[in-house]
Amino acid sequence: MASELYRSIYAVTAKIPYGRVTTYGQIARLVGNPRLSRIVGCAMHAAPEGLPCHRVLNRRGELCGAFEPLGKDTHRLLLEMEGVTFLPDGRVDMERFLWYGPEDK
DNA sequence: AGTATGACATAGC
DNA sequence: AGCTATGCCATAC
Repeated sequence: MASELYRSIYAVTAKIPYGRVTTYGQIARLVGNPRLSRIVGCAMHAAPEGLPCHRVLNRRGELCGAFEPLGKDTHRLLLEMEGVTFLPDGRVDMERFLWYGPEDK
């Protein structure tokens, strides 16, 4: 960490409103490089506690499946607790809860 | 210090 | 419409 890019990523991630989700690509875009999606993932891997990384999903609307010890069940529960509804596919309703950026706030 | 791989996404075929 | 190939930056070996 200690990188400015990381700071930006964490900043954006921390700005995700309650009950809203976003994608790696979206964060990457907000940071300035739509192709940094992988870096965002790396940043999440090293994400400090307090960072709502559970609100960060992949393009499918699913958590990358790498949500450690908690597991996807806890993940789903966490989002549902915030008011995010899940589709029968097990994916988040992106059309309704996808965060389009600070301006959407 | 260089190579390989990655919590992804987009474009091309 | 689904799969392959490429891009980006950082971390790990």
